[in-house]
Amino acid sequence: MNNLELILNVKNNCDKLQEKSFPKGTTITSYIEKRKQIFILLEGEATLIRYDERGNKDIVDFFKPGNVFGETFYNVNVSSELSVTATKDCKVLTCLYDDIQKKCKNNCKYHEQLNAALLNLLFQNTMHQNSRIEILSKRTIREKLHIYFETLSTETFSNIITLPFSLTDLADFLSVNRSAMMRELKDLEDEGFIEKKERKRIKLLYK
Amino acid sequence: MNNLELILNVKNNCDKLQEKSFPKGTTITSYIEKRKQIFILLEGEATLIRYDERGNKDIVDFFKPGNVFGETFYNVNVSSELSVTATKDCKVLTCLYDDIQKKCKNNCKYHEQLNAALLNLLFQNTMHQNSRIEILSKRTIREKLHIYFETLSTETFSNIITLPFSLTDLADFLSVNRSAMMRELKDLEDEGFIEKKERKRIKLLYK
DNA sequence: AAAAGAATGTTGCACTTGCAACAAAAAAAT
DNA sequence: ATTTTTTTGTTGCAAGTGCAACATTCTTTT
Repeated sequence: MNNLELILNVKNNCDKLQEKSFPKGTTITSYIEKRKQIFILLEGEATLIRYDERGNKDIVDFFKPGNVFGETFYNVNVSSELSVTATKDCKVLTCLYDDIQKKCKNNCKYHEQLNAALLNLLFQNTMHQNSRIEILSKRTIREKLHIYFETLSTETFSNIITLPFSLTDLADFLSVNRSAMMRELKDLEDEGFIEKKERKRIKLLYK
Repeated sequence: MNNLELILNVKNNCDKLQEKSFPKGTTITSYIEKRKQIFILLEGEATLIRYDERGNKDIVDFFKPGNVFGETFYNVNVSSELSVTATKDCKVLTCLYDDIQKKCKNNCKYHEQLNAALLNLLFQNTMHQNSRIEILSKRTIREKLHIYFETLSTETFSNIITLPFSLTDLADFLSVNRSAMMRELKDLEDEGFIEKKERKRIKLLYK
């Protein structure tokens, strides 16, 4: 059993975990509620978006099945609005943070399984975040694109990558100006490093 | 018992966890070894440093007691060297990643405790990383400094902050050019937003 | 106490990036 | 099928940042 299967098994046997569905376009959670929930994405795709004081949109994170998110992971002091929106139809499991550690009344054995599976998911999450940090810590747009493309490429074992979102959103994700990024993409193409195929599909020409 | 105490308790009762000491300046681990270890920092301070192809130094992360690190958290495909160096005398607990989930032969009950404590630490770690990502995703040096200072300030409940490292390293940590950052610091001071006290101590003048 | 090394502070210049504004193409909604 | 909205593509210009080079101060080593 992999982690998600393990967690689903727990859900079937312990009522602390709840499954919920969110159609594309709806908000799964906005990080303002007082109840500390954590969410595990089972199916679909979702993005964590921040709107700052001036209304600038930032794609803070991008979730795929197996990713974990929730208010618990953020310092609330920050004065900007965070919310998670389903970009495809989503199924999530949710539970209260405090319920994870607490044993059920019948000392439910599934909590131990939940702990183990969650630990694994969080390990993966940490890896995911680290590669995000690595991208963001690059100084130039070109370097950011380079690492991001490389990551996608090694994930799929292919030199043709498919972007998980629009170029507009990619710019937000890399935290760079969209038109500056478009310029850089064109330069990369002119210099023979990449080749644009269909929309959102790019062939990498460097080894 | 807090998380670190819990883990120390596990250590005293289960031989999978080992305590090690590293004097200031020594390398705790370099992310090349095949053995997948995870480390929990008990005392001291350490930084995760990357040297890229051109020898540029990047401060990838900065660890304080309670932080968790190790090869497990990084994609090894990246072609740059990562290593964790003790910037103060350090005590760490270390164990093999695979040993976390495996039960001991005597079905040692401490593994359950370890899991729970580790899960908590990882939750914190995730929060820590998220605030790092938030800083890095800011477009200007000024905004990066602003958020970073604010974070330090709310952590210590004081408007006088003490930088955990030199300004040179701070620039690496924020992934910006040092002299550009110095210029920005001077501007911030001229404009009355901050006031430099002793070395590494800065008073924030905005509310 | 002197020398070596590291961190801080400063500046001019070139280059990258952000910003704004717009046209064209594609996708979504009616 | 038509309209509306979103995304892509492009450009000039201004502002921000990186880079290099150097003087000064602080810290560590000998």
